Amino acid sequence: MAERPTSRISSRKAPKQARSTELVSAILEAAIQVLAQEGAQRFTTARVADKAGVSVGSLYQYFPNKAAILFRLQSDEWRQTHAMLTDILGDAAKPPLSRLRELVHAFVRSECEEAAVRGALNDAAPLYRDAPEAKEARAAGARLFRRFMEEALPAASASKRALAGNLITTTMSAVGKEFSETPRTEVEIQVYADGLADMFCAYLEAQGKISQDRKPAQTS
Amino acid sequence: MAERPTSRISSRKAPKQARSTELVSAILEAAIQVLAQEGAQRFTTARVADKAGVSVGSLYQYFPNKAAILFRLQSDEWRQTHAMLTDILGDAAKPPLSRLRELVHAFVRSECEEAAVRGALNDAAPLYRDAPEAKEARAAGARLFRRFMEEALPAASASKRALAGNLITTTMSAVGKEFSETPRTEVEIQVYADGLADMFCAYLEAQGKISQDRKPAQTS
DNA sequence: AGGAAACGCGACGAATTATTCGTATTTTCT
DNA sequence: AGAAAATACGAATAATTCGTCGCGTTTCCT
Repeated sequence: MAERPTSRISSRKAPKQARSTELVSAILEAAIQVLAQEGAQRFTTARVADKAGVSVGSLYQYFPNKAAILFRLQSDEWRQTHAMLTDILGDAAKPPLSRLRELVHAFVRSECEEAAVRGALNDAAPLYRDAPEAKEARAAGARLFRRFMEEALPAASASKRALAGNLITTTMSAVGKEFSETPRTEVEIQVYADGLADMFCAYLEAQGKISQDRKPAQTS
Repeated sequence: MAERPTSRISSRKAPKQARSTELVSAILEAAIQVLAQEGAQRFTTARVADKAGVSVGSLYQYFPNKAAILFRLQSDEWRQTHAMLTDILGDAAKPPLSRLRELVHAFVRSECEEAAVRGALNDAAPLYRDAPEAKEARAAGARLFRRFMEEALPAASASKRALAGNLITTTMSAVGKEFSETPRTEVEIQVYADGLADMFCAYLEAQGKISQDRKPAQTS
């Protein structure tokens, strides 16, 4: 894509006193608000510092640049999501397809929460997406799902599993993004997540002749 | 989302002499190059005008603002894609699922061509996405697909069809975007498109108990 | 207490940007 | 040819932007 080679996004220095810790929190919270209220386009260090009640200089003491703030927000969300998905997929008591359905619901719901922030973060993605830290985060998600696929399609060849897993993760994340781009009601989320899960399950069943009992979709 | 209320993106005035028509072409071609080579971030009216061998003033004579150039590019691609999909879906000789498979292949391939431009255009999407013209284009795509769904799931209820259609179009466009974000080889495209089509077909078959004969997927 | 380290400030520099406007050139039409 | 319309130009403008620096204040530690 030939975007700016956004090389590195590490923290400039860590806060050591209570004062500065709060300052960083204030910045992050303000960043979320600016992102949600003003959009990615108007996301500015000055605006963030202002809304945080902090000076720009202080901001730059803990974040090396604007992208670092955005990446931090995205990173925090990734951590949350990753933990959630680990929980759901790791519950060995339930059959794989049940877990998948649960996962889809959790994921879609999570994507729709605070849709404004997510959307704006997405728009700003070019600023941090090429950072090495971002790649690692994505890889972690892929690893997590690969283990699940071994359970869900034990009979399939490795390449087939890889394709299926790739397809599902990509679809889920991409569709989640697009779906959450417009505000959704509670039922819309339910219906849509169920449809998505139906699609994944149908695909996996067709691919692997798996005959797990899956929770019937509440279509309506 | 709260992006700038990018209200209107119409042409400032139409070229009437051969001279200006060529000028506009030069600008559009230059815009594509800048987008591909420099990315959305560095997409600048000055850079475009420069690469086109034209002055900025001339550029602003035919495009009201920067977003208009981007929208024009996107719009042209949408027209192309729409025509292509109309062709494929309209071929009443083939069974619906065959057409769907063909459509998925064509779409994925199309998204992967000139991936650099597509990706950059995507990054720039916030600048034109809220224009009323953009909404209309998306609606046209939805209408096109709704007719197909009536053929593919004749037995299903209208709401179920709507969900399924929505799911498939959203998935296809979203996944296409994400998939084309990294360069792909010919076989990767084939395999991936087949997988995607498999998923859609499995879903539709499960949803509607359709028993069309579908071309078996060439899964390696 | 008192020195050192951490912290906080905000004006400022340098750079980039989108867009306009007055003027010069070319085409068209009579 | 010559007026009028269309076209082309590019320097100038006004607005934003990121990120730094020097200096004053607070906290920590002995």
